[in-house]
Amino acid sequence: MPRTVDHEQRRTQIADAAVRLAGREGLHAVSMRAVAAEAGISLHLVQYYFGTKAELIHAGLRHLERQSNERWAARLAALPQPVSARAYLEAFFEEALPTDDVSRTFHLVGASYAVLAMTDPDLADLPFVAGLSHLEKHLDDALRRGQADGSLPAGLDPAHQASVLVALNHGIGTTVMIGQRTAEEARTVLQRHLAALFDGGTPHASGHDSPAD
Amino acid sequence: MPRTVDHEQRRTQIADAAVRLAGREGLHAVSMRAVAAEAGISLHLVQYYFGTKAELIHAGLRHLERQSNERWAARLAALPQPVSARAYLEAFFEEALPTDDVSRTFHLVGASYAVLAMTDPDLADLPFVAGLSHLEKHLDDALRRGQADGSLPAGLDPAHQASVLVALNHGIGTTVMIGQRTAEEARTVLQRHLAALFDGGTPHASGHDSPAD
DNA sequence: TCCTTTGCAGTACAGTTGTACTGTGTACGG
DNA sequence: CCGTACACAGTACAACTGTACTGCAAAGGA
Repeated sequence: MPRTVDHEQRRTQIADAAVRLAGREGLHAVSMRAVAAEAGISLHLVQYYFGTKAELIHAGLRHLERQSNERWAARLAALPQPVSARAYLEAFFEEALPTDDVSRTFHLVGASYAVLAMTDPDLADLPFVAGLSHLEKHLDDALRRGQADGSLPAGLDPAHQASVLVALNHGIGTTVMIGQRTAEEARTVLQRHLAALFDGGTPHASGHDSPAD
Repeated sequence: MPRTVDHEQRRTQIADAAVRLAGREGLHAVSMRAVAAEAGISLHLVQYYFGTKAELIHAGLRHLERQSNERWAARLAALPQPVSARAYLEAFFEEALPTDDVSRTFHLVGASYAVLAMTDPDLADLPFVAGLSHLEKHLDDALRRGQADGSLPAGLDPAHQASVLVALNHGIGTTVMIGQRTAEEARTVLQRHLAALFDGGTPHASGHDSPAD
């Protein structure tokens, strides 16, 4: 074999450029040429490593999900062990809220892919949907742990609440992204929701009192 | 004045075609030519009534919002009067869930516009964001009415719960659109959330769930 | 009557897109 | 030493995009 190059590394580099571009200018701005420019390589190389645009988009999605997983794992690892259910859920919201550039990118690209998945059925069976279900399962587990150690009421249904949490997180994140509310306001909404859960669900939350934590 | 045509009607006809197209094939498939074909007119006419594409997109958004308002009003009018808070909120979820073609279109186009608004700041100040806030205000009012007539606990914060409801609705709708869960499953989640609200917020696991103590 | 304005058609144009093509240096196997 | 497989460059091409252009029938005011 002649001159050999780490294909996987090259692909990662290009996929990273694609995601970066999508996060900065939107997924509609992701063209083969734009990705090439972003990665500082020639158009041909993008073709060379991802024969078609669809494959590039797919790879971008996988790359994004991997990035997100790593970030999430790092955040969890930074928490005092063992991680309580509440700390776990708060870390989830904190990670998912579009507060900084990385999470904004994640939300924007995630939403773009979601829209794409609505019309392109090929994208629907991709890790995208699976990733969401996986996430819901994790929250489900965390809620069960909370019930096990008594910090969460035994009465609530973990699966149902996990669904609500994921949907609520996505919905609130969207409102932040389009500028309807600030990330700070969104954080308050999420934390009050969490507080209500852990407080036995009694909607004590009168006024704009923020949950003491 | 020579031959005169109702401009507003023409514009509505074209905007309707644009929304129909966006709902069927996604907002990315909305081009001047495609809209012309969908409306059964020439490309020039689209240009004639909407000088630029941006204006067409804007008009499409306004048209969609108007359609949604009409649908919403019709659903409310069909309810037995006076409309209770709970019936109002249930009607909201029922209307917003992507169950039929119309609401699926609404969700898809709405999500597309949301993504657009994330990157294009010109779109952010459009009725899109205002419409969401308006909706939240309506739910807020409904929640307050529920507290006034005693069907809702006085302790909960209507503004906060309204935010949660809107975000939850959007998030759950998205999961349905990408095929993660069925509309039926989503309806169950929403109804259980509502039930918990009206039941004093105690998250008792009503439904098929069996107490596994 | 003419003629100006309106509604519309068709086409042209410059730009961007995804994809396919030809060419080129270079490192290794023979 | 040589040729072949590899990594890459550059370019060509057809399709599509938004926008701008010229042309033209008709309807009402002068």
